Amino acid sequence: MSGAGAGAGAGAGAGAGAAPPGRERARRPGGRTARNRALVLDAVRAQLLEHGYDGLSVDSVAERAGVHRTTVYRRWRDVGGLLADLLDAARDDDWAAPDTGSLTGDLVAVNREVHEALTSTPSLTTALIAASFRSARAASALRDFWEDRYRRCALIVERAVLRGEIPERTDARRLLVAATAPLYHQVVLLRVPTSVQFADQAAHDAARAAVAGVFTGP
Amino acid sequence: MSGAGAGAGAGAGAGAGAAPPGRERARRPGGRTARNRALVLDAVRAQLLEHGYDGLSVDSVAERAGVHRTTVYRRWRDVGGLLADLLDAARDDDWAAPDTGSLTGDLVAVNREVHEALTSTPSLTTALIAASFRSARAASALRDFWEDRYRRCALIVERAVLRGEIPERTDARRLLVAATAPLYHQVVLLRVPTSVQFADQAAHDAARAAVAGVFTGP
Amino acid sequence: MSGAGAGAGAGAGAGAGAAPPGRERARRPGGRTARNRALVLDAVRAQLLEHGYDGLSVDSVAERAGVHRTTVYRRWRDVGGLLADLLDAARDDDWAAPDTGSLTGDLVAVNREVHEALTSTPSLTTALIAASFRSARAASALRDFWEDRYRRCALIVERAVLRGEIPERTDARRLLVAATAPLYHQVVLLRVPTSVQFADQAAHDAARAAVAGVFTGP
Amino acid sequence: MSGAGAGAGAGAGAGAGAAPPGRERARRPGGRTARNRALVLDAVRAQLLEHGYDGLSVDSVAERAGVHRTTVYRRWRDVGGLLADLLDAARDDDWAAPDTGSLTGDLVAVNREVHEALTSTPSLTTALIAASFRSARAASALRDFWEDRYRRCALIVERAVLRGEIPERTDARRLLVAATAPLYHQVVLLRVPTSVQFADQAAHDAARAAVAGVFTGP
DNA sequence: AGATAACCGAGACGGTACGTCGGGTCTTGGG
DNA sequence: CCCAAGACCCGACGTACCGTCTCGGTTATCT
Repeated sequence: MSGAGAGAGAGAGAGAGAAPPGRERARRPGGRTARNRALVLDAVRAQLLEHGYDGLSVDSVAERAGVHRTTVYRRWRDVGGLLADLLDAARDDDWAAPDTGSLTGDLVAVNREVHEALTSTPSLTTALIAASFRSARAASALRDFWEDRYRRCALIVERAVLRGEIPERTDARRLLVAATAPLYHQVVLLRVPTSVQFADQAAHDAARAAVAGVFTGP
Repeated sequence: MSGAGAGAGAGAGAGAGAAPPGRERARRPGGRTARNRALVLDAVRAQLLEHGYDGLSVDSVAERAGVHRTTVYRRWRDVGGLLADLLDAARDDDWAAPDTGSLTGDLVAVNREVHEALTSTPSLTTALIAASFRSARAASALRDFWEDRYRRCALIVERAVLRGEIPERTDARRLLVAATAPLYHQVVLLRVPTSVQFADQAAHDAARAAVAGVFTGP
Repeated sequence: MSGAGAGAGAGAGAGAGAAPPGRERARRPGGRTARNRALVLDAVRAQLLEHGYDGLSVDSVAERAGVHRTTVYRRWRDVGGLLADLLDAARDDDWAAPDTGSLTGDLVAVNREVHEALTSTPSLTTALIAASFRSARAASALRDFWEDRYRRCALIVERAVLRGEIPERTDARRLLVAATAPLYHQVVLLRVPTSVQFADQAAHDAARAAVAGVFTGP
Repeated sequence: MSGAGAGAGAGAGAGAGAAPPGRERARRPGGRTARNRALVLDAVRAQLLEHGYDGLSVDSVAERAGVHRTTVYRRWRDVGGLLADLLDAARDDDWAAPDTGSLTGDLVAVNREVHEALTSTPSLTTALIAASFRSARAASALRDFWEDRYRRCALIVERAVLRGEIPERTDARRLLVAATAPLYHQVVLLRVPTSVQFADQAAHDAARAAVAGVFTGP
């Protein structure tokens, strides 16, 4: 739900989630492997931000990471593997759906996050989307990432139900997609310049529809 | 709205007598030049269908069209130019929004067309979407194509207003996007297997929301 | 003189109990270490026969022998070391020069052996020759092997002198080279298809020249 | 007969034999192709001399020639192709067998040439021989080269017959091989340090055998 | 019989070279 | 004015071997 970039950027640095379990003594090898992973994933992020997907070659990543080409090929096989690993790492974060006290507030918050992720230039998220069209592995990892985000966002709907804002049988996924899809559509597919007001409007529309009981039943 | 492929796939030799892509000065529109354009665009379509966007190289198109590489480079410059020309040609068709007598019926009809265009394998439409992430020219042409389709679909909303199904001040574009975006989102971005029921549901949801007056006002 | 392959191919597990290659300190000649040596040398022979010298990589040998890469690197250092060890093992056989009762007969017998070793397909001998151009260690081992063979063949000349067939002061080495060199030349360097008749002819020519006293004096 | 290097080295420089036919105006292209060939073949020669066959990679040649890797691959396919082209060019020279007035003198002259070609360090000839074991194309070209040389040397035998030095039915090829093979054998295969006296001796032996009528008959 | 040094399996790594594909430029020559 | 042909430079691909390194686990021989 939130742009992939948000989460993906979180784990940057020395490979917080990729560190070896246990001892810190990254003498030479032993730690080298883990350090290389961090170096490479950082390089992928940086390269993606600076030059977009088309500037993302195994060679450029390897050079940027200060690691040998063949090492990258050995462990990640190709660009898709790099992206998949990046997305997998991004999934291991602690992102949580916003909790503003109202359905509309939560949806607006989510959509603003998405808007930010999609329209910031350069946008890691759009680069990853572009990548997903070229690599099956990246596509799969991106799908998993989004599924994870939608699952976490289900909380928003549950809370709204508990508060009595919307009918009990509201389909969470359908509502969330109704709120976010127009934004993605506008920015990613139609490529129309899109203001944050558009994001807010889509959130409001979805909330009102939910209140009207649109997302219940078949 | 309808998949780009529908229109684009229509006529094989569609562009035979059509105007050349960008330049106004139609110096030599007849004879070999025009024939080559048709041959090349046909080859682009065929190559896209058979091998997807990644199998679309200037070389492969040229060979398939029986034309020399340099000829393609000279007139279309790159793959993006080929796709842009293809989409421009596709926009010159006579597609019209469905007219079933009810808002829901119309939206369902549109969404089924989209569903078909997106899930047929191979899908020209998804290939074009993929292409739009690699080529600014293709992206621009695809955007123009879609804007054209949404404009034609505005009729659906106008008729529904005239019939008194939905409030007078309903925002046509917002409604149409609400109906179609979830479908694109699901298929193109989330890559979740999607049945035609999902398409129908999205159409129904949007129609109900419109009836509830969601798409009026700010 | 005889093709290197003859001796080298003799015993499968030829080196099982033999001394380790270079080092004097036979620290642990028994058990796994010795078994590994036999496995590896067998793999070298087999690989050489099946794929020639160019198919002989440390990796392929290790895999074929069921031994780890690093084990091979540790003990033999590189491909040249493997070949040198193989040739050293081959020199420890009981090959003896033929004894047919006449100089011509002996030379013909030798040349037929050489011919067989060089023209059998696949030919271990030619593979070893090829190898000798790439590895100094292999070249040295091959030279030692051949010197050993020529030394053993000197008997042929001594016997011919005793029988009074050729002058007393005949230079054994010169005669033997005169008999065999054309065969090697033809097959190995000129790469001309060569029949066994050619081998016989070279033997006869050398014998006649010896009888004529060509290989005496300076 | 003469070492391959002798001839091959002759054409060095600006590609004397490889120049385009006709006009000298190697402006840019047109002449570029021919100039590239000369540059590349020169680089092959130089690289072979400096680093031997094992230092001869397509990459190193391309870099040395100041030409792009892919250009070399396109025109010569691999290292074997480079060597074959080099040898083909070498065959187009005007080398002629020596004519000293006596069979022994001619053979000695030839053998000294061979000796020089084989023992000069670095030796282009031995590098080419080594190469011929790795590349079928190089082997074939080298064979053709040598066949050409033996054919030219047949004159030596014919003249000796005319002078009445040797029997009329002497087999030229057999005699020439008998004279030169021991030298190649000693230097190339046995790798024994070899003086020019050895070359002279082999020539004398062959001449004496020829006089004795060894190379007539079956 | 146990200690210990030699050996081995495992696997990542940096590195050279391979041969191929595609992109995009350029020039010649012919219609 | 257009086009066919084809060489070229260039970046990138993914693979094969090479030789090195460190780790942890066996195993043969010595004490």
